[in-house]
Formats: sequence, C-alpha cells, structure tokens
Amino acid sequence: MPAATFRSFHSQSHDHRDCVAAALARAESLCRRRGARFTRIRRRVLELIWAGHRPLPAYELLAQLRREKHNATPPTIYRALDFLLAHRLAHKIESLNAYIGCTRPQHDHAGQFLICDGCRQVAELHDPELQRMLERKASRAGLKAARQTIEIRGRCKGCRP
Amino acid sequence: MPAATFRSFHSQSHDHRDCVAAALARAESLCRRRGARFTRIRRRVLELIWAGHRPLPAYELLAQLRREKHNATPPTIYRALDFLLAHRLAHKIESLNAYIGCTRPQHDHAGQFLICDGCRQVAELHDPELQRMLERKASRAGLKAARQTIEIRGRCKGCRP
DNA sequence: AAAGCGATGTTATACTATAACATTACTTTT
DNA sequence: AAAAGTAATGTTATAGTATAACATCGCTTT
Repeated sequence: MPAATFRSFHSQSHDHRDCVAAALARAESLCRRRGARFTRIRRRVLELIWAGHRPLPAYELLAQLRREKHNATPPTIYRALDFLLAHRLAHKIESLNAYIGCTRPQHDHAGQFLICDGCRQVAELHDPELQRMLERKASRAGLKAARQTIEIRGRCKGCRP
Repeated sequence: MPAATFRSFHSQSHDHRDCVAAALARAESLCRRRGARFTRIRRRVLELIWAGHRPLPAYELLAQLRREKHNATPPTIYRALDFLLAHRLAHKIESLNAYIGCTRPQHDHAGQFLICDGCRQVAELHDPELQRMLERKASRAGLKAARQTIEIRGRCKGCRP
C-alpha cells in the first residue's frame, strides 16, 4: 500500500529563500534534461511564484515583473506561465485564478490542492490512491480521464477559531 | 456501503425538453419550500442553462437572454447565477468558467464532475465515498474541508477513436 | 551568409466578473 | 389602503483574466 505523500502547511517562520532556491535548482536541472530553454523571463517568473509562497494571480506577477522589466505585458507573463505549466513546474489553481509552484515537478501527476481560505496557503498532495480512485470512478461512468482538477478549500489548523 | 450515484453521459437522441421541464419543476418546488423567490429572470437563466445541456459561459447566457430582454447586462446574469449557485440549482465548472444545471439540487453535496473534452458533455457524480475520502485526506494534512472542486477532464466512450 | 525556428516585443481586443448607486416591486406593518 | 422596509433589478462604470496577431530578435543549423 503506497503511502500518501504531501507537504504540510508551513509554519510562519520557515525560510522561504531556501524553498525558492531549491525549486529553481530543480527546475534548472529538469529543463536541462528535457532540452527545454529555461530563459531569464521564465526563470524569474518561477522565482516570483515561489517567493510569493501562495497562489499568485497573473497580473500580480506582471506587476512585480514590471518593476525590473518595464516593457513586460500580459503576454510576457502568460507565455512564461504556459511554459511553466507545460513542464509542470507550476500549477494553476482554477478556483482562485492563481498560480503556484509545483513541489514535485519530476512526477507526471495530477495536482491535488488543499487551500486554506484564512492564510491562503496551499498544500499540494500527490496521492496515487486518490488519483486512481478518481480514474476508476470516471472510467465506470464511461470517461477516460486525462486531467484532474482537485481543489479542497477550507481552514488550516492555525486559521480555525 | 452506499452506492455511488451518477448520471451517465447522454445519448445524442434523448429529449432535452423533458430534462429542462423536470429541472425547472424541481427548482420551483425547492424554492417554494425554502421561501426563496424564483423570479422570472432566475427561472429563465436556469432554463437557458439546462437547455444548453452543456456548461455555458456567463456571456453566452447573457447573449441568449438579451434576445428577449434587451436591457440585460452582465450584473443581470451574474446575480441570477449567484442565486442559482447559492441554492445549488447550478454549479460552476471552474476549469471551464462555465455553468451547468445541478442534477440533485435537494442534496447538500460537493459537485464532482466528469467532463468530456470531445462533446463537452458533463456527468455529475454524487459520490459520498469520494467526498469522505477527500475530507479525510484533507483532515490528515490539517485542513478542515469546506468546499471541494472536483473536475475530471477526459473523453467519453463516444468521443474516443 | 542564409535559412529556420523558438522566444520575445508590441498593440489590440476578447472574455470574465464586480462595484456602486438608482429605481422598482414585493412584503410587512400600521 | 398607506407607509415603511427589504429584496430584486436597472444602469453605468470599471476591475480582472487571457489571447490573437503580427513584428522583431537571437540563437542554431546548414
């Protein structure tokens, strides 16, 4: 029986810079192996996504990028996001229209997200049991699953009264 | 052990008018019991949603509504949608930014959707096992679940090669 | 050097949704 | 029936999300 793997909600105190650096390093090596071009813009957008450490809307990323790159426009951001999503370096949270870094980009997985509506932090599950259960249920109803959107909204421990 | 309940993908030939009429009747009686005002606009928007029989974007609903109600504007539609969502007479499919009628409005459930990317038809599951499994997994990670977004995209039998 | 191609620049526009305030219409109270 | 109160709708404006289309740049391959 495979154990569910997940990242818990972060303590307020952990050092984000480590996460960001580690994520960029993972992305770098992943792109190299895949022959994908991890350009300056793409890298910087991923960095901004991770630095936020919560789901960020595209136009918030754009505003930040513009501080250092004045000619950035919506396509600048959306192209970078398209690349990051395609390589599963980031995910889109559909129920928030916002983007977040992927914690395990090397795996070809469906993203499963736990979202705290209090602190807006997100934990990403990678639960094969859950994924298979969904595939099985879809299959029974006649659908061959290609993509899953799983988003659980609620309140984390620290955000409950 | 509670059986999973779901609506299968429709055959091309079934008579949509029956679905629509039945859905409106259910909505009518539900609103009456709840003391909610099922006004002309709300009723008509729900009818348009059901008549489409696939997820419809808000502005498509607006365009249709405008044919008969020339002063309709975005707030007209979004207010009606807010009402329908609040009473669970309709659901929003987040990954499509589109709205669809709820098949079991009387139940207080999380919507679980199977979406065919070929014919764009949607089947709605109401699977308590699945819902509980998600709640349990969320709970283990420290999140008290309040709302679930479950959307499985893929291809139905008729839309596979 | 030339060709080819992927990435970026640039302008415009489509699509999704809500804020804010005015008016109407229904319901409850008197 | 009149007045008051509240819910719904009308109306204008704007915020927020995303893509189309075409030009240019820069790298790589020939």
